[in-house]
Amino acid sequence: MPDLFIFAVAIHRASISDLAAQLNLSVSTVSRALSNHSRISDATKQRVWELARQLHYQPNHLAAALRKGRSNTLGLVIPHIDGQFFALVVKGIETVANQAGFNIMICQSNEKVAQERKNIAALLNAQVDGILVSLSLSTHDFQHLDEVRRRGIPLVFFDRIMESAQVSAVVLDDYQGGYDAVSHLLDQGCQRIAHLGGPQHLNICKNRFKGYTDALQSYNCPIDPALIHFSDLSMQDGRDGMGILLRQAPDLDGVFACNDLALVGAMQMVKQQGLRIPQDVALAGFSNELFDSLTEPMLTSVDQRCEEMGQTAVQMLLDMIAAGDQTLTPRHVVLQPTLLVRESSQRNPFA
Amino acid sequence: MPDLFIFAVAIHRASISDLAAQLNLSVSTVSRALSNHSRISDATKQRVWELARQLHYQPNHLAAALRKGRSNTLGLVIPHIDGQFFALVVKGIETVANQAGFNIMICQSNEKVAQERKNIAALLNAQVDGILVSLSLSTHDFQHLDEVRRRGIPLVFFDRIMESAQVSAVVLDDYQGGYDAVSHLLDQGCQRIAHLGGPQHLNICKNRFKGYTDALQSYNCPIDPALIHFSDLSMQDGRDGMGILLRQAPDLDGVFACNDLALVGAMQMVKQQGLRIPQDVALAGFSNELFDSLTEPMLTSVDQRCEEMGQTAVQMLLDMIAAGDQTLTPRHVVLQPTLLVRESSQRNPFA
DNA sequence: ATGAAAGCGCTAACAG
DNA sequence: CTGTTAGCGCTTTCAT
Repeated sequence: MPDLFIFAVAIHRASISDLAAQLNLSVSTVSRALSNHSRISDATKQRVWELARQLHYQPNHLAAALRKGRSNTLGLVIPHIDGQFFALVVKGIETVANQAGFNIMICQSNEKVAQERKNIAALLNAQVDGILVSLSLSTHDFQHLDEVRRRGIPLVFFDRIMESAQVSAVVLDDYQGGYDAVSHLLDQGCQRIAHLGGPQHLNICKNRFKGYTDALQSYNCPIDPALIHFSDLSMQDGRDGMGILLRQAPDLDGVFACNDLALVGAMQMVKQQGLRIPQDVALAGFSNELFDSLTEPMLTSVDQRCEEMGQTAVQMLLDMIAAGDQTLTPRHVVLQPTLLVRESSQRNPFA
Repeated sequence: MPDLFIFAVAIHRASISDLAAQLNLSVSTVSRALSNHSRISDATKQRVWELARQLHYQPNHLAAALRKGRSNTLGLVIPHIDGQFFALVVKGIETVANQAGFNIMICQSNEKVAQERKNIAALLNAQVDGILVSLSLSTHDFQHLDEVRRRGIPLVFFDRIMESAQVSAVVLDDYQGGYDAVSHLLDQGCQRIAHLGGPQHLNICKNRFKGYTDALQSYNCPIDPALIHFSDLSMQDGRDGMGILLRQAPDLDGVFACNDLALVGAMQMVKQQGLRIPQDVALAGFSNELFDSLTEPMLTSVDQRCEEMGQTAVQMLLDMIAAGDQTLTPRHVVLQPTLLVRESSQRNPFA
């Protein structure tokens, strides 16, 4: 039954031992030839490569992974993938990782610790060689992350980090970003600058807030609790928060928001109240989202060097993996932000 | 040297045979107990589970995958992850896949066939159990995808598909979406509706365009080449295209764009020319991007049921995987779009 | 320069 | 209900 035979041949996935059999070589020789081992004769290598090509040989990664105890896969846990920031970070990560021959497994926590825990478990289960994490809004305890380290799996945080000095991380200088944004507002003549802040257990929100207060202080501006409102920073939160702030402090003339989603909500509320931007209220945010240039007025925002952050973080992780057991001392990389001034805060075009 | 011993114990990853040894059972019994096999006594199961817990036993997925010839991982290839559409599709896919115990490996082609080919190769290499693909803009030939099917790996397309009837796919009814959008513009009194179209080898662009022409015809409107402009649909393309259209046909009074990025570019150009939206030119697009509600005016757009598309696509893939060899006839699912009317096209608020 | 053999950790016949 | 055995496909000593 020749038809069936052909079918069988077509469907069969060639393995190293198949090659070995057909070439009258041992599996070890073929294996070495395929990995271009130095002590295999060029002649043999050619024969092996040729047949491998002919048979469409594809290495079984799973088997190699099992044998070597390495999957060549990295895990990535992010709060969510929509929005410019994480999308770009992911791009940076993928680029570097793929170049190094690693695949990426991406998980979204949707800002929930519970989901984050499941994500971590799934990644450990999938035997990833290392994990990159940006924490969810609701992550207060870190047992699931300690577990990762307990197992000796290299771990790198980025952006939203666990602040113990014990882990490697790459972050933006959020403090500086906040400081720059608020200084800029002050330079534009703002006297009563409000802040739409995020959860203060998150390093990024805490530091941006500190940048805000410090900038005010260095300009000898008082810090007024009536000008400060904390929330989870959704667009709706921004709108509501702005409403509250305007009621508490009708004389406010500037807003620094911890992210652009909240800022755009605030913008809507400001416009709804019939106030002019930036003349009556100047606006600055954080993240440089795509929509910042699409609103009217266009929104001033702090750029976060997303792709660079991703690239730096994987590189760190790859270094840790390469270093193996010898636990390197945790490194922290801090990237410098850039303030992008747009219409929402530019009072004097010639300033 | 007790210290060293303790260290060794702490670091060792317990395996099934470790459990077996400590319990005086065979590996197979332990294996069966762990997977809650029906023919293992409850007493034994309890003993096994208890010890597994104590030793923090974690199954080695890689080994199981090798043995079973299944990695429980799915591959996903998308053009890019920024923007609302793919982000939401990914969310839908992850939800369903995780529930079914599958992990996802996400790759971005960045709209380049070359990268898409690499992505596919990487996924095959990683031994995924099935692949989901949305084609890149520049994909004209499909060898890399044929290769997937040649290897018997289940394959499902979504949104941007290969139009041979031989593959399973889930798409939006783009034709209907285009038809609805243009009908709506006509209902608003537009007589000279322009189209910013995308590459016509892509099913989505072709079908949206066809929706445009058919809607015009059914309203007895002539189809004027001067009102039609094709590009790759970036924001800049939209702006430029709009400039050209306005020069070719100064009397145009409506625009249907194949995506919202191009539409927002067009909007900027229209405003720059001092024309009013929607009174002079009414605008409608496709994708329901986040920024549609942030522009002024807010943009009318066709919603694509992103999450549903993702969920449907994985479900299909999981079915194919479950079905095994017996190649099911390829299925096509077509989701119905919804037109979201906003300010950019609403001429009479009471209409 | 090549081969033999062991084994990564797990599952699944095939016995009892 | 439990045990024995045989691999999945690959890498890697240790020989020669």
